[in-house]
Order: sequence, then C-alpha cells, then structure tokens
Amino acid sequence: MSSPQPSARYLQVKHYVLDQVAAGTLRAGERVPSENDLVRELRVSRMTANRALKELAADGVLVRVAGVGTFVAEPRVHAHPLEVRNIADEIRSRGHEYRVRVGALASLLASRELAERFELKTGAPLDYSLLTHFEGGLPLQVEERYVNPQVAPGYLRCDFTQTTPHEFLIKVAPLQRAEHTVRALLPERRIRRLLKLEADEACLLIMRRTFSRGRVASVADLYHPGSRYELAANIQPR
Amino acid sequence: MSSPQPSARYLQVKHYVLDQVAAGTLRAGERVPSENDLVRELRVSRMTANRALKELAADGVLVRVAGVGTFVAEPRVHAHPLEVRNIADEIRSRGHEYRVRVGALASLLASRELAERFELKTGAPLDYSLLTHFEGGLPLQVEERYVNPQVAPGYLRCDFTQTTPHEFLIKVAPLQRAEHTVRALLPERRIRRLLKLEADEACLLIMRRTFSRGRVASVADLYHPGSRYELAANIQPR
DNA sequence: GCCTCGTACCTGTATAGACAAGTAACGGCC
DNA sequence: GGCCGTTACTTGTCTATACAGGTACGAGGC
Repeated sequence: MSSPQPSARYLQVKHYVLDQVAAGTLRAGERVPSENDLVRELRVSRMTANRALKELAADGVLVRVAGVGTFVAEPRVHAHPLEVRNIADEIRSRGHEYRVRVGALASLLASRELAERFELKTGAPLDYSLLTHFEGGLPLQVEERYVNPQVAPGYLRCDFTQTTPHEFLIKVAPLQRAEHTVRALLPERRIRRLLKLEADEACLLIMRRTFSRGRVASVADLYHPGSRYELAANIQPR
Repeated sequence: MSSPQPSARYLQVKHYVLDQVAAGTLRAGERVPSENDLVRELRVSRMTANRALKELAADGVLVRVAGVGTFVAEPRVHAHPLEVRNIADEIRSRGHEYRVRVGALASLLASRELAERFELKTGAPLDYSLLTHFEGGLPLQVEERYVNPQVAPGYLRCDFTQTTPHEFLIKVAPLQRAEHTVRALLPERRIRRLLKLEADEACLLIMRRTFSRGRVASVADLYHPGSRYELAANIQPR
C-alpha cells in the first residue's frame, strides 16, 4: 500500500503482458499466455500470475473467460469518467472562500413531475431546500433539493451553514446508489437571478438522485453558471 | 468470472464486514477486524480474508494501512464518475440509425489559441476535420477536431464514414491519457446551424484532449444540443 | 523527562498444492 | 451424419505457510 515490498513479482508479470500489448505483439482479441504458461516462463507461482492477470482484467486491459483463456480486451477508450464533486470541497480545495446562502426551506406536497422523479404518488410530502453556494463572493451553484422525509427524516432541522445537504443525507440514510444526468440549458429567470447570469448565458445542470433502502432519498438539481463552471477529468487508460 | 464457484467464501467475508458497516456497528474511521481476526471468526485462511479486505479497499469502502490496520473509509460520495462515450456506439446502442456528414477536411497552421492547447508553437501544421453525427436524421454532435500530424499521421486520408476519428486515432497513436472538460454555453451561429438549434438553445460542450507519447495527439470540441443530449451515469458506491 | 530498543501486531507479498467448474476438441458409437 | 462421453486445458477458488517491512507501544536506560 504505502510502501511496496521489494520484490513485487506480480508487477513483473503485469509488465511482461502489458509490454507485449503495447508493442503490438499481442493484439486486441488475441489470447494471452495462460496462468500456467506464465508460471513456466517467468518462474512465479500460479497465484502470482493469477493476481497479475486478474488485476489487468479489472483494469479493462484483458478479458478472462473461465475455462477458455485470457484475451486482450478491445480498446475501449470509449468510456471516460468525469467526476462530479461536492461543491464545498471543490471550492475549498481551490483555496477560495466558501459560503452558502439559504434561500428557502419548506415542506410541500409532490407535484406530478416530482412524484415521478421520486417514484411516489402525487401529493406525497417532501422536504424542500434552495441553497446558493458561493465561491469568494460569486454564486457558483444553485442547489434545489427535494428530500423524502420517510427515508431521511429531520432534513429541515439541519443547519446548512455547517453541513451540506449531501453530507447530512449520507449521515442519516445509508446511500445505496446515485444517478446523475448532466444537461446544458438556458435557465429560467429565477435561477438566472440567483446565479447572477446574463440573459444569454447558458447553465450547466447536474441532476442527481440518491437512493437509500431501495427508495429515492433525494432529488437535487444543481445549476452552475456556464461561464464560470466546468466539469473536468484526467484519465489514464491502463 | 462468469459463474462463481459454489463456495465463494471471500464473499462471506465481504458481507460480514459490509453488513456491520451498513448496520452502523462499524462507523467511518473505525477499525475493522484484522485479517487474523477474520481467520479466527470465520474460519477462513488469511489469504481469503486478505482478498476480501483488499477488494473492499479497492472499492473505497475500507482504507488499509500497512502495519496499522484496516479502517472504514470516510463516506466519499463526493466523486461520482460520469461517462463520456463514443457517439456512434451510443447512438447504435439505443437502436437508432447512425449517420455522419463530413463538413470539412483541411490542413492548417495553428493559431495562438490552438498552439496553446496543443502545447506547440504558433504556426505548427495541424490536420482539421469537422463532422456532424446524426441520430436518425437529427444532428446530435458536431465534432470539431484538430490532430497533430507529427503524432498521428495520415488523419486526413481516413474514411470517416467507416471509422470515427477517435477509432482512427487509437489505432494510429497509442493513447496514453485523455483529458475532458464539460461546459454549457450558447453556441456561435456556425455550430447552432449545424446542430439545427433555436437561437436560445444551450449547448453541451465536451472538450477532449488525447495524449500520445507525451504529446498532445488531438484536440476535439464536441458540441451537443442541450435539448436532446445529456450525460448520464448510475453509480453504486460499494 | 526524553530517547532508544525490543516486541507484538498488522498488512503486503510469494509459494506450493489442491479441488471445482466451464469449455473445446477429439473419438467412438449409433 | 449426428450424438455423446472422455480428456485435456483453462480459470476460479481455497488452504497453509512463510518472510518482509511498517507501526505502535511499553520497558528500560540516560
């Protein structure tokens, strides 16, 4: 973990295979030496060869089929993950001052559209919050959130100047799953004013649903000024 | 892999730990039973306990420190990956017809801005392509791409009706790294017309840089209609 | 009080050996 | 020809054992 053991022979095995893939000796779809081949060729135990191949398979470099063999994976540079981070962490990690303004707190009854997103019946009670997150004086995110009080009770009693809604939720309701969607749009006037946007400025919307105990715990719409916010990621395939 | 062996005792170990985390018996930061504890409690070999804990650590549920112990990770629901996929695959996987129109192919000299993105000198030669990708008749992506011919030669001779630029590049130049940025904006008129957008329709822009042999191989701006395109991801923490 | 050393414990890694289960190919039987 | 079982090979998993290197902590010396 922190300090790799001197030998690390499974790394030798990984490199042995990776080098052949990189050099083109082994091409996509072709069969990789079996664990027993590697035992003979590199004088390692089978468990070590197994670990090396298993890790390469987990990384997506190889594909293993029980009873058949191990193969070079088709190059899938297709799926590139982008990270959606906690806004307070993100601002602070840039060394800027973070501030939040509570715009509204309320409990309300689900409209048809909200009920659909929550997979509940229309009219079900929901908690509601509207927060604006500031980076050094400028609004960077408007967070409009709805919470199912049946799943995460006590939401409205939370002090949002101390705890972000997201932090509160993962404390109260064990998070099972999250669902994200990213869109670009011209925001309605209400959002535009909260984000201090020009009339012709686009807005990056991240819609997040979190699930707890099989039910939708919360639905959040995160609006960001298109001119000041972007999602970024660096990916190293392999 | 495809069919788990009947026993799968390392799964018992994983569940043994996960259940305690889910139940709150083990909280964030607390120490989980050591490998030797699990050997005694569950009557498995240490290698099996090791595998279980190692996998949970790889999933981000636990944190392991050599010589100290294994601990429940702080709930980091902060980093949520979103996937950027190959547009042709994406359209076909939805069962729709994919079509591409080549708008322009050219070689040109780098402007100051382009040179910056390529980390080259102004005036360096670049290959250029402008493609529009259609999903069943409607434009879904305008792909404006610049390629460094020094890194990936022969780009302009590629038949883009058969191969996407991305596919060509990973064939010609081994991909080392990719860098993505997502923005929302109101597009200039040229892009708006290619995407058949209304004047007040926002646009989701994915900027991608790919690196090969330590140099920028290609820079791509992928424009999508805000009304018809979104990025999505489902994440299961644990 | 402070430093040092020894000890106990923890994880990281490697090995050899074993059985289970899936797959493919070959050969024999009908 | 078509079907079926044997056989060889593959990965998946488990066990027992071993050594290395890191950390924490207490005992003892200064």
